[in-house]
Amino acid sequence: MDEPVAAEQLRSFVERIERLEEEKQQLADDVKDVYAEAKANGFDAKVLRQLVRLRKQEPTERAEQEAILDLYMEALGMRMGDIPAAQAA
Amino acid sequence: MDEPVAAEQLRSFVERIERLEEEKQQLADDVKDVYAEAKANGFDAKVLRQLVRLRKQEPTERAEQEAILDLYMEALGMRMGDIPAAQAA
Amino acid sequence: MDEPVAAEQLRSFVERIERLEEEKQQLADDVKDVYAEAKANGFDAKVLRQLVRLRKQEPTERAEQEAILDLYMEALGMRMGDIPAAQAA
Amino acid sequence: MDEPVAAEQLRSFVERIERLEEEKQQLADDVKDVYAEAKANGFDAKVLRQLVRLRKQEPTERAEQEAILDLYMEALGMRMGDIPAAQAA
DNA sequence: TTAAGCGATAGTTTCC
DNA sequence: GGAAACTATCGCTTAA
Repeated sequence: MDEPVAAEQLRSFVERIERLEEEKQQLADDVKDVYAEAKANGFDAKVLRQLVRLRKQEPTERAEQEAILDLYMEALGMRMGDIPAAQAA
Repeated sequence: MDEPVAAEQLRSFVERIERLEEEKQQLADDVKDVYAEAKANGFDAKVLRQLVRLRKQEPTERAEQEAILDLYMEALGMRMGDIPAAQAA
Repeated sequence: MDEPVAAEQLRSFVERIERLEEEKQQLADDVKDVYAEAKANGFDAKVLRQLVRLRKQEPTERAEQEAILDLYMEALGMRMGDIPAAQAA
Repeated sequence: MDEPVAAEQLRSFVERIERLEEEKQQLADDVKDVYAEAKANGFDAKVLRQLVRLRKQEPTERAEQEAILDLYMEALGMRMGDIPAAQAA
């Protein structure tokens, strides 16, 4: 009979999750506030969002897309050889 | 010298995928339209989605999850009448 | 001549947003960790999510949707015992 | 007493949705098959997905990002004036 | 074969 | 009321 322990564990997990999500929601609200404040200062919130998105994409996806671009060129036969990349060896 | 063939293959694969995804998108739009139409006829779209989801789920699987959920709720002492269908009466 | 100020403002807004979103992401990761830990302790993560969702939902709202769902299911003749909790017995 | 009509409507909506989602699933499976076939022909499925994604982004998002880039430059004061964009004037 | 990470999709909520 | 953005859930892919 170890269900009581499990119940305590469960309660703990649930409460931790709820606490974290509460904080997360708080942060989300804060973000919203900043956008509102920016808007009140004459900035276009939508464009701001796009800007933030773009800056976020840069480190990660940019390099990735760069790599793809090369593949892309290969794909269209605009580069030397070995497209199938894994053929027999 | 078989790269040209590979490039052709690649192009073919890409086009097939794009065609299929286009059709898929079309269908997704159609689904959206049906929900909109249902809503216009007085149905609750949200519940409708739930209904479709339920019908999709294996009765077995569903019952199983329901059972686990009950266990968890009991463990947390949440059995007061929050689940309408379980109210004795 | 107030563009420099505006640019400074913009930079400030962007940085505040990015900082907040960073923290938000951190919290999201934490939540994920808790679910993983719960799973490692034998809990069903999917049901756990459902539980958290339920607790978050207003009992009123939930009961309401349940009621509508029942109506729809009746309308479709789906009342055979798929909903475990409603089985008279 | 108009519930019978509603029930018929409901059934119709549900069936239409289910039918459409079935077809959608079929298409999704087809896409999967194409990727599998491509992979069997020596192509890297992951890269292929990226390629498709990229091609999809191009018409839509590319133009969008182009526009943002201009904004970006303005934001950093690398352009002439009027950053706040909506200043009465 | 199963777990974990990732990508895609779907659903909710927000703003217009 | 409709459109857009964000979040969360889900399923696939891959690696152990």
